[in-house]
Amino acid sequence: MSITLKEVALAAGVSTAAVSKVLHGRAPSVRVSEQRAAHIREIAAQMQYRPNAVARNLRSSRTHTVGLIFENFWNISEGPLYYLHLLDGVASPLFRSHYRLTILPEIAQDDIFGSLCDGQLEGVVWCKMVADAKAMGQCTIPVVAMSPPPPPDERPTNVYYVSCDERQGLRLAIDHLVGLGHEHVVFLREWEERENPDAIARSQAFLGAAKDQLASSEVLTWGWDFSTLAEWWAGHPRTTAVICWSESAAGRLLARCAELGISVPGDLSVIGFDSTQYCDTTSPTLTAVRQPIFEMARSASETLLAIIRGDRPESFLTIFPCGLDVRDSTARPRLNAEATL
Amino acid sequence: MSITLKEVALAAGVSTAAVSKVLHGRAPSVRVSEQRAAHIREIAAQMQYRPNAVARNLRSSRTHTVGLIFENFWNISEGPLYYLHLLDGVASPLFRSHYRLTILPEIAQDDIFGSLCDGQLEGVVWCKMVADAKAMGQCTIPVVAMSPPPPPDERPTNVYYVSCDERQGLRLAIDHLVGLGHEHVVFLREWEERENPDAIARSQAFLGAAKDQLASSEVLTWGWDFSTLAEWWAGHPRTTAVICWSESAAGRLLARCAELGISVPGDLSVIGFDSTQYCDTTSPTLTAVRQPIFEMARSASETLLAIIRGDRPESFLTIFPCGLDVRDSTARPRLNAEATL
DNA sequence: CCCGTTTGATTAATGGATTTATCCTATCAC
DNA sequence: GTGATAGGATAAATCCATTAATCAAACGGG
Repeated sequence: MSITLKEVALAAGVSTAAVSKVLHGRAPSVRVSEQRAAHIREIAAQMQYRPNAVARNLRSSRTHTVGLIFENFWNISEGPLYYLHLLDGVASPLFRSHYRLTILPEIAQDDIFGSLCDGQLEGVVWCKMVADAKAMGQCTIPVVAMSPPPPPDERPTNVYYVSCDERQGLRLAIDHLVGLGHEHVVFLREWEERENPDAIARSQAFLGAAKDQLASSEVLTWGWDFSTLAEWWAGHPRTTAVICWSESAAGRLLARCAELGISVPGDLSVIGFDSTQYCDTTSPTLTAVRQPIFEMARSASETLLAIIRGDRPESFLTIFPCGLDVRDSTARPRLNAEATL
Repeated sequence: MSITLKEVALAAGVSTAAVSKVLHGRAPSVRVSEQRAAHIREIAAQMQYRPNAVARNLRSSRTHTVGLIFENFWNISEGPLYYLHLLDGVASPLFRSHYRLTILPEIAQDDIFGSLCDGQLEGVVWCKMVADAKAMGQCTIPVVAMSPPPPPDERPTNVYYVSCDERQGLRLAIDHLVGLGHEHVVFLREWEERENPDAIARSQAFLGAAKDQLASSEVLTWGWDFSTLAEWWAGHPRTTAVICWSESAAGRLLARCAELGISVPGDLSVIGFDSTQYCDTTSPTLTAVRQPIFEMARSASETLLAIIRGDRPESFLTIFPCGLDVRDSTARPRLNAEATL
């Protein structure tokens, strides 16, 4: 079908070794005169020779390809920009280093090994929220997981972790609210049946961070359509702020509040999680905890490349700090306290 | 490093042919007794043998991998969900057929051939907006382009096209506005310097569709920050509706209108392009032309798989109709006419 | 008892590029 | 003239799995 090295060599009247050397080779013991080299190059160009990468990969045991596993479009609509920044962050360093990126299907674990250990990938960035430590540990290629590390005794030695400090991020959010005068804050988790582990982890981080600072803190689940929001709102006059587990949830909450006549930030301050351009487009614009997802993804990707190159990273764990982007959805609470006094 | 077939054969005391046959083979001329087969399977499992896919790919000239080229995160923030649906749509059929998806960097054309014709890919879904017909034509593997086809005389014979009828979609939008009583409508293109071809194509489709229906139609460019919106608005009292080239642009326009005290849809009706969940989260929710992007991407992917299987599609072109999702950002215009009478 | 068939298993070629080991020739120094 | 060295080029092994071709033994039928 396509032109092979052998055919080029035949056409040029030289050995395959000569052609290989001229076109790419670093083979020291093969020498070709400049005359011949030029001739070979010409013939190769004429024949439109394209080296077969699969054969080269086999010979060199390198594929210049890394894989990406992520929770397969699972909650895309919860944070579209988040996923795209993730993808962009992972891809950028790879492309710069002439590596390829293969998206892996989210599949049964048995198959995962088929995919990961078949020699087609030099490494994996593993973004499954439920990062199964055992599974990753059995991988024969380097793994960088974008998730919090498991407890030390369960941590595989061949896996590196990149994550951000969500608790610290939530602390920023709470400090911000406390600074404004809020005392009763709820965290909106929103998932129950599908048991989104990300949302659950965040709600726990919230409780941890809120304990010492707030008069009351609570984790709620209102469901996707906020059907119980009106009722809840009527029954909880002291609550003045909501922190949502995602930016999209916060966006939908804003829309629902507008419908119900709940003024944001007048009646209620709202904070989201994951601060992307989306937060600038809501009305009011959305105060949100910022995960530096692009940088995290880039770091994961660069760490992986380093490991592939043979450099051992100093630490198995890279933690990024979160930030808080204050926009228009948070303000001093209306002084309910005064009103009731 | 890793276990090879040969080592398994050695350990089991049989030939490599036997092992290969037992573990995967359809090789008819190789026969193995059930006893031996069981023994081989056991040894292989013990040794944790994982066949080398690269070697297999070389032998079979198949990689079960297709590539995806897209305008590399170029205007991600213009339509994040759009890109994710695209990715999801392309990936789903592939994964179902046990194919892999490789994201290709957007690179100089010379390199593109290095990437596309090196035997690592069985086909490509090509989503570059500027789908260079010549470049695609030179590919040695099948190509499905997600873009409108070029004029017949420039169309390569090995390329298939999947697109949607944007003009028809814009006609739906215009019909909707006309039905509500609008007569003066502008199209917001928003790009100038970076010359987004998608936006330009849409603006032309708009002009084509608007010609016969509207008292006046115009294409405008307000720039990313809408800095000139207030001024423009003051000077054009007759304009009652804006169609935006993207849903994100429409979202930002809504936010800006809210700031300026322009009531939507009271003072101004707004329509976006690409109707995703995002349109449900804006305030007011956003009427938008719907490109069935997921279905388009799935169709492209399935077409590619069919070609790879050897089935020739009936037509080189698949066109999807657009829809219109009417939400809350469009309404009858305030009767300026009456006011001025 | 011989031949054809079925079962069981192996050898070796194949895919395409890379690279070591090897060989040959010309040149130069002594 | 001889030995050493550098330059120029090739044969052949290697990467690993797949599979056609081949061979050996056993069995049944005529």
